[in-house]
Amino acid sequence: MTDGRTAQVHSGENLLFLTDEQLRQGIEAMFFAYRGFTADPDRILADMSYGRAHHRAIHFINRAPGTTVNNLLAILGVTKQSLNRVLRTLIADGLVESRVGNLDKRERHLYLTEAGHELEAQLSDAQRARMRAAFRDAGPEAVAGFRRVLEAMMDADMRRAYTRLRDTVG
Amino acid sequence: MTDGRTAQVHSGENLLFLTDEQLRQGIEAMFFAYRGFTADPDRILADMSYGRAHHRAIHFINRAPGTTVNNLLAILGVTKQSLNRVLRTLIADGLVESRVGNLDKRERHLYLTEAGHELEAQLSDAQRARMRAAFRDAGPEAVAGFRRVLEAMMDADMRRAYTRLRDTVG
DNA sequence: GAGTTTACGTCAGTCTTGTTGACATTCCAA
DNA sequence: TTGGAATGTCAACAAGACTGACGTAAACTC
Repeated sequence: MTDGRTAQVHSGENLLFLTDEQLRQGIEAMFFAYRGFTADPDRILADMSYGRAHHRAIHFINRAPGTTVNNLLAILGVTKQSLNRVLRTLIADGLVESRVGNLDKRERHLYLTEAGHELEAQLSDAQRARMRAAFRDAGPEAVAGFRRVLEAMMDADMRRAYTRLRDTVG
Repeated sequence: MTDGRTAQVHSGENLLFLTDEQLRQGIEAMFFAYRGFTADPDRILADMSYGRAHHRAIHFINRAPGTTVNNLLAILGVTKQSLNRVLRTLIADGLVESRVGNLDKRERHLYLTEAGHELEAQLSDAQRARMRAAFRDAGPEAVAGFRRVLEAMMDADMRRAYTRLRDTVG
């Protein structure tokens, strides 16, 4: 199971990129890159009394305006109690609006307010700037590969959520 | 700043992969993939009373045996107090050994015990299995691109830590 | 129409993991 | 040799995740 040479057994194809050493490098790259990925928004959020959880909520409400609480729960993969704490502060601070559903009055549909959009843009710009720099440095071929590997690394549920989101026309 | 068309201004090269939409997809892929990346070890750790922090410590102690606390701090990017709590439990549970330095008695050098190595292997196997599947699905070209983008996404400090680690001969 | 299910909110309590602040020990250099 | 810097430990606290229990309102089902 931990044998670094299994990959080389398959003769014919070159599977050297599947050695344990290559995998470990991939794992560590993922760890360090994720820190870079969140670093810039984290800095902005630290000044207000918000955290990464607020960022995630804001991102996906902006992404899918009018989403219900349940929907957001599924995307974020947290409990409603956890999300609720975050939403409560965002609503209290006037960044998010919660409207009772027309068809189903049990549902709450979530929207960003003007102020919410401003913060979203600020966080988004910071995160995109780094992603853009990384994409540009690496080039289009690399970006395509990056996406392919990430998608293969998701759980089935996540991939479904992600695909649904990706194909949503704003 | 938020103009999705900036990329298209540069005529000649095809920079369509740098549109805001592409960047957003990259950001979301990163978010979902990181969940998948940590999901399997997290499940194992949940059974014991350990968390992701313990996993990270164990990983890097295994990676660089004899590392000092300060060294580990720099790699993990947390405060020494935070790391210390984790280390204390790992040492108490007999997974990690802390030896006073020979040259500098202020330093503590960290090593995995037999039991520590066992847990490390268990966590590693789980995480590598998913990474291996993702790598195999995506293919070697994609993996190279994946690595290139991740490295471009790190901070300079992280890249230094990562490169140093990567080039370390166990 | 009564009973069940669904969607949402909330209170209370716990756990992990991050933070600061205070402190002991050891090393080193002026 | 003494004062500052470096290394690591202890204590207290905060954010954000979790579970469990409960309440309300609306929708669904028989």
